[in-house]
Amino acid sequence: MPESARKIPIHELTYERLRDMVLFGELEPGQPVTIQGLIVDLGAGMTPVREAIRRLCSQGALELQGNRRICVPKLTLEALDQLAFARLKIEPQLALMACTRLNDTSMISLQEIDQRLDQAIALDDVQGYLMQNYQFHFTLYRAAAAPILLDMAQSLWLRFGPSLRVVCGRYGRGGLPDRHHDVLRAAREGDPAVLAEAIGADLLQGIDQVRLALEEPNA
Amino acid sequence: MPESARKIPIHELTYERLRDMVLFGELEPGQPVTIQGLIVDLGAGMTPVREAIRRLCSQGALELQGNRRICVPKLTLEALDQLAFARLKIEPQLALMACTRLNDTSMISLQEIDQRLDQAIALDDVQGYLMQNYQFHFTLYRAAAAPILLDMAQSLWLRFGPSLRVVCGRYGRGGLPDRHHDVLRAAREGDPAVLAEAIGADLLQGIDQVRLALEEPNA
DNA sequence: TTTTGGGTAATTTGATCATATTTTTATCTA
DNA sequence: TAGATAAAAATATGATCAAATTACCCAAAA
Repeated sequence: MPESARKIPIHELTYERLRDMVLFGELEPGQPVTIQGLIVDLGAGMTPVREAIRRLCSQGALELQGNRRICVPKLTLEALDQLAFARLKIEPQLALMACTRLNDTSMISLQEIDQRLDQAIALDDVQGYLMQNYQFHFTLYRAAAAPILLDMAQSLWLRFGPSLRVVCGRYGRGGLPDRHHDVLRAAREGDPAVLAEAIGADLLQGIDQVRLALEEPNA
Repeated sequence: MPESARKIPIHELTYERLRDMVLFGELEPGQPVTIQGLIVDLGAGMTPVREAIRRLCSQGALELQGNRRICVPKLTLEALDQLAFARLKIEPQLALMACTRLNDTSMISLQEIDQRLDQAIALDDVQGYLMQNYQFHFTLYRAAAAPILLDMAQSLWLRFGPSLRVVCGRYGRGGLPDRHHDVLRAAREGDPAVLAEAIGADLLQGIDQVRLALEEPNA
């Protein structure tokens, strides 16, 4: 067994696994999440599962409903407005800070992720699209070396993720302009303000899609 | 025993207790926090303590140091810059949204809190000042009915709290203009933009105080 | 003799699990 | 429909194991 594997505690692995399930749409909004169920599904003990759930609750990825039941929160229009406001303030700033710190390695990473993202779109692979889209944004954001803002962005994505999945699954994403190419171009040219603006435009596109879905009569 | 008391689980009480210890400066930046110690100090079992710690870690109130030790994070200048940016975006917005929703009851609450705050200042009661200052801001923010932005503000205060305590203890807060009266006036007049501006000015004052302390050679 | 360095033992602390208790939900009868 | 009962799930404790830190001792060098 490799050294690195034994170092990571089970509660951490459980957290990461459960977080990804929320982030990439394995759990639908409104879906109940039980401790016992996760113990069986993830093959973990009770303590690690409970700790993972507590962490995700305090990040807004899961929700405690008074009677000690837990579920994936459903996005309301009010919640979406708050998310939109916060994301449009925090994430362009992360992009701005990242811009001057991007080196060749991270630029190549971004381009590779963007290619895989295009592939996922071509194959109608919704989960792949969500994963690569996440990687694209957070590979950029991590370059900003701003852990507090990064944490905030992470929490915002955890609240947004499940709904994005539902929307993508329902409408696909045909016909929408590809904002990531604008982002990549601005990153190559090293213009922080333009890059921040491009990220803002990309976010707005996703937010508007979700808003459209929420405003529909059938939910 | 009243019905309401028995309903709240121990892990929740433990979380609130520990959160307040961070928020109101009972724990200093850099101070180690041990599970065993909290079990003794708070008289709780292991599971509730562990869960409370996990929640606070994911809010940035506590920090895991590689070797599975936990401590109250020390604020760096870089972290302060990120906190300043985020607070100045989120909290004035909460004030703005709260402005039109303030009713007589919450206005009276705010004025009472402000009085207790002045008392605490007069008595050089640092902990009292911190508690009333927190209540003042969050009584206002809660009126915004924006739980996501409120969560974000809560996390930002948890990261900021311990350092504010150190600063207040060291320098007091003599001679600084009282921004809360501006806030109250704007709230009474019901002008959202002015209220948001006043909150921003208040935040900036606290942030600048902490920055001054951090920039000093002796730490 | 005092000090420093290395290494081992003892202690402390964290991680995980098994289990008991309490609460909530579901079911079944009257 | 209401109340009682059974089942399921969450809460909380304590025990056990593993890892890390601290304390301590002895030898070697100044």
